[in-house]
Amino acid sequence: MRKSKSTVTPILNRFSKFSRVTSMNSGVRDAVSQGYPDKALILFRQMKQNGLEPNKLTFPFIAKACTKLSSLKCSQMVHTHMLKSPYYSDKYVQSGLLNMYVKCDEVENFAYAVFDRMHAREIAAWNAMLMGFVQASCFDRALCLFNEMMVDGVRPDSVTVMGLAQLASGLKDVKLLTSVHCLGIRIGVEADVSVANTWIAAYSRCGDLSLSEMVFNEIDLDVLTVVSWNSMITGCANAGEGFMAMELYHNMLYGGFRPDLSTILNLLGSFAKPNALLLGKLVHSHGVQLGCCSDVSVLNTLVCMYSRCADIDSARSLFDSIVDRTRVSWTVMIGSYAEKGDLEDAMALFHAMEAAGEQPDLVTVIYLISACGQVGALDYGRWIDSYAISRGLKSDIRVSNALLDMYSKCGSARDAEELFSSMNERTIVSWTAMISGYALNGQSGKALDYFNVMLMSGLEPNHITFLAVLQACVHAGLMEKGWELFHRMTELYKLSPGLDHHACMADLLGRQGKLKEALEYIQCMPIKPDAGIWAALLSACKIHRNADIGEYAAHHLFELEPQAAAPYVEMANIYASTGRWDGVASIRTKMKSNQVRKYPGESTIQVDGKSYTFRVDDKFHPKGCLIYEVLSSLGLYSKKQIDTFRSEEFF
DNA sequence: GTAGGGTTAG
Repeated sequence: MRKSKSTVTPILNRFSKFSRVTSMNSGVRDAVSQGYPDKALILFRQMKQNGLEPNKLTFPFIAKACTKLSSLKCSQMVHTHMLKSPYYSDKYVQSGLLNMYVKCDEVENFAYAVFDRMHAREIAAWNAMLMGFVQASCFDRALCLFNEMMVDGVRPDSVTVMGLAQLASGLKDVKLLTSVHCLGIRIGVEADVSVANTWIAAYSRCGDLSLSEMVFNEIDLDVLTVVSWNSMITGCANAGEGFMAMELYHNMLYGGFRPDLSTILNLLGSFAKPNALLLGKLVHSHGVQLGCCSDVSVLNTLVCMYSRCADIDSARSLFDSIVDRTRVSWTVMIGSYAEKGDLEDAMALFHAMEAAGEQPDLVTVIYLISACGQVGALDYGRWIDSYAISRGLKSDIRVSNALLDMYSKCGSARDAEELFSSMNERTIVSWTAMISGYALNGQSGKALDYFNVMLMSGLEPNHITFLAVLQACVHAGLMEKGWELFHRMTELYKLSPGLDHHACMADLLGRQGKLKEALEYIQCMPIKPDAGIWAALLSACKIHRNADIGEYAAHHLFELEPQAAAPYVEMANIYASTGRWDGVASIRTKMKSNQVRKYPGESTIQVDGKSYTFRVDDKFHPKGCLIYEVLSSLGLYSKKQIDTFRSEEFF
């Protein structure tokens, strides 16, 4: 009896330990599947504290919890536990580990190290690695991996096809995407609705919405899901097809589908532009009805929508109402101010963000930098530069490019050059920022030099680069060079010129006094000329005192923008300079009948962080007298004008 | 009871 008791107890203990591990496992599994990954980790810790050894089923669950948390710290903690476990080399444990690192954005080092060491790689491991490279934008490595996979004789499945579709859309390569599409059909996964959904999104990201539509329309109605509708709506939103998005939304509701949070999120993206406020508000109200508007990502998108629809007050009050503001909430609101050039409010909110304990990231910083460039606030710009350094954000090329652009726009070639030469990596954006900086500040020769060096370095110019060099030609009056570049752009690089490029060419002709040629050029343009182009022609007519062509240009401007005062003033000046006083009078009546008022232009300058606004002949600054004295000593203002102000006792 | 996946704001 005694003997049997002593052997039975440890067996019982072991049995209960086993069953406790099993029940812990199901607890962990349930926590993960119900969306509480942190709870799963707490259970895991309790297991260890109670001396229960995790088994080969525990680790894949725990790995899944880590993938949901996307926390490198947790993943590494779990990894060390796995290393001590006898199940470490189990294929599912290894797959879980790999996926954990992929989701923490630790693809190149950690995830690949795990993958590289795996003995038997299953399709799931290949897919996880492929997806990882794609999500990390390592497209070349993703392609190599796929090749390796083929060489190893692993047959691609539906998930592989989805990974490849995302790869092609990341490269914006429609050709590659169509071959992926063909592969999908060949291996027979085209009926899988998830695969089709990926294709819809991928084609729209490649800029081919009609192919997205084709895939969408071919999906069998029995398998069509909300995600399919959402993908198609996102495609429309990204293509700027707001009405098409709304139509789809309507059909979706009509078809009995219940929109979800993503539907609202994606739809709102379509209306984040001026003149779309009404539709935006409609979707907002639908979001409220569906109960999506307590979600912080929807709220952030709403703030963005209102601000882009030029309703910044609604955006701000919505932002103020958000209880759990995230980094993105703050950034959206800061970006709203920054985009309209309101640096003061943007900076105020930025300081409030820091005070609230939220860490600004590179997007926040880029918005602030661009606001500085817009208003010419070099001091603030430099301060944000050093701030970006202190936060380790300047190593990102996007931040450096934004700084380059800002220094160029602020006219500080020295800062721009210094930064440019210190950069390890330079993209087409970096070069274009430099070129356009020189072009804007009248150093056309340098702009063209930089352009040539850039070409020698093997980079391919885009339409913005060409705009910058054309502007350089306009400023220097380099007619032949301008035409040569224009032809190079269209013929060699196959870039179709936009309104801005055409405006440069018309400007180039007009400023040289070739007004008739300029007019003919505008009339023969393949796209409809906008107000900017007519305004350029009108100002050329002013320089060369040509009232006839000027009248023609002004006529178009009055049609396009009847409320803009500048063309009336410009035309009146042309009449005056050619002695046609009847014309001056007719403009005056026209302004009256169209109820146009000319407000004086204003300029803003920042000194020591304070903004000063001033106008022509402004007499309101407390140190006005001194300012005009300095201007006079520089030969920019006559003694007589100063005396006039003095006599009027303005100072 | 175990893996890899579709839409997703700045």
